[in-house]
Amino acid sequence: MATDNRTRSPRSRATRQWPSMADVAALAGVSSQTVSRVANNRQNVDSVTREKVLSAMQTLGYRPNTAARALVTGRFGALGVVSFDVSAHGNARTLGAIADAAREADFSVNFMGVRAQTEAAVRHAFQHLMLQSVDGIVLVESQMLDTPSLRLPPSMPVVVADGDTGHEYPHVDFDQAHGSRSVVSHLLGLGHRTVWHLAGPADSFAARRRAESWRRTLVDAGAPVPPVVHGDWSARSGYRAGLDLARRPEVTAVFAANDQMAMGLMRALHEAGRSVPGHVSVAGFDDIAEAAYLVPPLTTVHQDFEVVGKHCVALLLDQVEGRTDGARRRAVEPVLVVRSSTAPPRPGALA
Amino acid sequence: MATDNRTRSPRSRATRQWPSMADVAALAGVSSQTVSRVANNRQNVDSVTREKVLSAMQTLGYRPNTAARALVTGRFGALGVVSFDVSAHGNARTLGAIADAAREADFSVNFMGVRAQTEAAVRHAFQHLMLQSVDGIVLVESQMLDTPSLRLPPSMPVVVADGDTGHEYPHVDFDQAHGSRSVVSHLLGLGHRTVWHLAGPADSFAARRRAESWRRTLVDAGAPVPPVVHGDWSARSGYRAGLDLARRPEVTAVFAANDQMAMGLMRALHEAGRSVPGHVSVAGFDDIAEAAYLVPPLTTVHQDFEVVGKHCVALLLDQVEGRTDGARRRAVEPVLVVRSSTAPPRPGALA
DNA sequence: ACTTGTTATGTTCGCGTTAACACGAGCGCT
DNA sequence: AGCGCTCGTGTTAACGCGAACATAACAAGT
Repeated sequence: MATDNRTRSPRSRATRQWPSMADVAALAGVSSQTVSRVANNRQNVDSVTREKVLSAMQTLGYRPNTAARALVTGRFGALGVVSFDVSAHGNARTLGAIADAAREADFSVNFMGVRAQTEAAVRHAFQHLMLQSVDGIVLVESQMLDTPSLRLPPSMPVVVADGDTGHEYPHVDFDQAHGSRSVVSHLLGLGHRTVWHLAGPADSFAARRRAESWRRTLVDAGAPVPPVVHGDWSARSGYRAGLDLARRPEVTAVFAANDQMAMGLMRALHEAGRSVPGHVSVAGFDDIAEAAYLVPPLTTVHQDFEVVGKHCVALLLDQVEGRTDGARRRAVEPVLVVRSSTAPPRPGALA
Repeated sequence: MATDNRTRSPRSRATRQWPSMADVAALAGVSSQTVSRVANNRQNVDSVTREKVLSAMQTLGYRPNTAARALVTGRFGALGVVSFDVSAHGNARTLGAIADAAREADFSVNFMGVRAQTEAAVRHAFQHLMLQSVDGIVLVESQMLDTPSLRLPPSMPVVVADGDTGHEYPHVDFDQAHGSRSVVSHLLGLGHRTVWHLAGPADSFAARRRAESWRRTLVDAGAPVPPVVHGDWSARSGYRAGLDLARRPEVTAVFAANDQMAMGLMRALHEAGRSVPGHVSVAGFDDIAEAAYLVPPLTTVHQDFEVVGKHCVALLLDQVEGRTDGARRRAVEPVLVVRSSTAPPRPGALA
């Protein structure tokens, strides 16, 4: 199928560099089926025989051939992860957590990055993965695609992390609403009349949810809802937005949808002579490792990615192994971490 | 081998949910061998026959079974990547770049994270990967292991990225020496009497090389070599070190071995009332996305990870495909990016 | 004694694919 | 004509493994 017209491989055939079950069996003086049973830790093998086989495996350095096993069992012991840019903090953490959880379950992880935010690109990644070499796929759908409904090839277990809760697949994510609400409530609780929002890009599910929850929390508290300012997650965009916000004296509290933008924002405020948190309180989201060491240390929302990874793998294996009773949605609660970038508004402030 | 004593899989046998070559062959009215030839884009197939087969594939939704293919060819179309913490900026970038390059070459990437910095942990990761399901492995050896010489299972192609150049495997890395030298020369060129160094952890190869090159550059320039201050890459450690450095009036220029530490350092200097770059010039290494938006924008060293990824895959495939003529070491040159955190020393400074 | 079960082992077969070889048709050459 | 060649295609035999079934030995009931 692929555009593969390379000449033949140099190794004409699979050169027998690995011992097979037959070799182990011969050395141990048993049948290869007994070796298979030992390799798979079946219980119905005499302990003496098992020992013989194990030592034969040792001496030969036997390792089971996953391809042969997969061929006969129809299972691969591998999970696919499809993700956008892994250099983004959240995606990297999610991938790492999934990989850890997968290894825990004795699965390996097949990673595939996607550059374009199109359904076609995602589907292409799926197909590459699906050439039947994974048992299931976690889609870290941090960004919206060009099409509203994601239709992936059927008969492949899928779990969506971070993405659209709208479609049919089981879903794992942080409770963005909860996180946003805790930030906004914190700032209102300090006495700010309202809280501005520096949102992430419109094509990000997380950004949307954070913005929605910000708005709702303000409305519920009877606070005025200022216009949303949009960034693109980068410190650069936060800086740009900050130059604007710094000119408005009525801005006393800003909730940035991630820490990087909060960083850029703080730099812009600093340049404009507006101190943080003296003139303006700033809060972020993510709790990146550096957040505690910014000037000033950033109030933000901490997220436990390990839990997300565990849930992704658990939900995926539920499908792979045919369990249908499992949960279909899991939300992980993030927690507010209050540091020094937020404070009550100055008494004499315009707000 | 693994601790696998789970009960049997629900699917008793590989349920035939995918069409096989035989199905395609039957529909197209050819032998399955001809289907194989078409699937592998061999040239010796009549164009009419090829069309018939292709359309049969289309209608049945045929996809080759990689397990069966791997079983017979002894090749998997997969590369393994063993890496430490992917939430570290450099590791994530490297992984992403390798994945991109691998896909380019029609290989998938099997990712395996390692937590402990022991050879045992790395070897364990290798074995998990090696259960013969990858054709070669890239070890992103960003940190030193407990043993000096890494002895991995033989007959597995390996490329080491970022790590010890001492062992036998082909190696890809940034030219750390060049990067460091450019930073130190830049600072000396501005008129600083010497440059202090906030190094990374002693167990990091990159940190060591950056420190060595810093020292050599100072020596070569006839500048005094101040004691090395050690951090652990984190902003926290940079902050700690900064509290110390801020107390020494003779410190007018500091080269931090990465940007995160530079951030912590700048915060400490700020708190101590030492302005950057007024009192102290600070330079980092890595050029993380936020570097341009710090207060002040950070002078640092930019690295092109895409190139590293390409080289890793190229060197690995050289081995996998039996080419022995390829290079065994590739160094990618990073480039100095001068921003506002570095400036000439104040005229009246002690230095 | 006999069934009936249980446990440890061996035998056969097929998973889907590709390599190696075989074969026949068509070609150009002596 | 006869030879040797290339080209397109089919046939066969693995690759290493585990499921299914077969077998043997021996225990515990009737």
